[in-house]
Amino acid sequence: MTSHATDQRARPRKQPSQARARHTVDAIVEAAARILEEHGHGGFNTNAVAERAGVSIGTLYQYFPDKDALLGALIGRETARLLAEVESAASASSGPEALDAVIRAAVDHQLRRPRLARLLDFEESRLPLDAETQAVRARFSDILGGILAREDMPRQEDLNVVTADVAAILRGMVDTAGERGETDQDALAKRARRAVLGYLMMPSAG
Amino acid sequence: MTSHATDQRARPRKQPSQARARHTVDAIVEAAARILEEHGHGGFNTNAVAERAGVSIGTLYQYFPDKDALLGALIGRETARLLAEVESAASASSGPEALDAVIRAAVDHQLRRPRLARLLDFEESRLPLDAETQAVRARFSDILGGILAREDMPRQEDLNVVTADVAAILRGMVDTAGERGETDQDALAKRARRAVLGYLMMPSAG
DNA sequence: TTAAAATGCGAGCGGATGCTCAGTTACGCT
DNA sequence: AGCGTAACTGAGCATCCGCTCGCATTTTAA
Repeated sequence: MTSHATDQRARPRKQPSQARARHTVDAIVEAAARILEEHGHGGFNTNAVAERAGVSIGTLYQYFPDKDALLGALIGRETARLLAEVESAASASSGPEALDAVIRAAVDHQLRRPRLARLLDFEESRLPLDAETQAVRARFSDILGGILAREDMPRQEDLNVVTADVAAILRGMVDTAGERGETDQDALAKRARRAVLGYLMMPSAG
Repeated sequence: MTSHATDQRARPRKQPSQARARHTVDAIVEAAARILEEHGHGGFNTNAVAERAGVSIGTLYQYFPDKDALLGALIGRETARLLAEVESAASASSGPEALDAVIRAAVDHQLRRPRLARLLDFEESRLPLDAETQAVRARFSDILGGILAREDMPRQEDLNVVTADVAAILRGMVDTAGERGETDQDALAKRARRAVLGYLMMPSAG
């Protein structure tokens, strides 16, 4: 719809040296996060982000070819954080412990910055997400699927479907909790565990 | 953000006769639905809606004081439809049958227009939703809570929390399914039933 | 028939916002 | 001091979009 949607390539005119850049880039991305969670999708504009980050819009556009790239970077940052929590969760020795750790990681991640998590979740479904974020998503499924496939977990018929369902259940619960302003992580984790284990142990024949 | 957010009252200059208006209003609301689901939140603007509805923007603004009111009307229409399905579901004679009917209603509603349902769900959390829609939401909780409280259903400790959790589980599953482009209603309903019943039958002591 | 009221119209105003680019600053090197 | 360049700046351009308002057309009433 934007008339320049057919641009061949978004190309920053100059790219500052990697090392020098990191601090500025981090400041911009964090400013984007704060603007988004404080003012929502509607108040999220590049001028506001640059001002909040303490840089000029010109500088912002040196590091990000366009607004969506900035959003993509923010999504990437948050997704990577969640993945890190989940990765370490998966190293638990027993299946139930590992699953429990994953649940706590998801709850922790969502309740730390509920609004941000929810808004990014939505943006993620709108954006053509970059290869890296896509890979992280796939990795998340792999880890969860791996846990569900362990010997000490209830055997499942269609592991892919079950994995997706467990992820959906978890997402629904933590999302709603964040929306409702819940803050008790333990209580939420307990209920999420009840939901997930209940699903896993329920015979799938109607 | 709009500088006139403090207007005392959004007041259309004239209000056409109710009977005559209905057709036009319906056309506008349906056009809004189609624009939203085809072009997403970003492509949703009043000019486009008016054009799609075959009326002028002037006419659109005769029936809706502002853009959010139009969105609100669309949300109201969809919420009312879902409520109607759920109301009739609740009349089933046994608890399990009623719950099953509610699940099928939710699945049916979401898979009929998945993108629209998801986008509206999001908008609903952003908008200060009008009294009527709020009442409908409350009614939905009441119905679901009523079903869960029946004698032939597993007894629950904290009914309010359980009701909210069941709603969250359902929402998470149908939302994700819609996003993934699933179309098999029976399969999805079966999995949703497994998740909900699993949760309900799982002892809540961790 | 005719006037008044109701309804519909759409050019265009005003403000917001993504993004550009010509210029300035900071700084190392000679 | 003088020079080159990497980094940063921010006024402002182009566009989009919510919404208004004066006029045109249709309906209603007399």
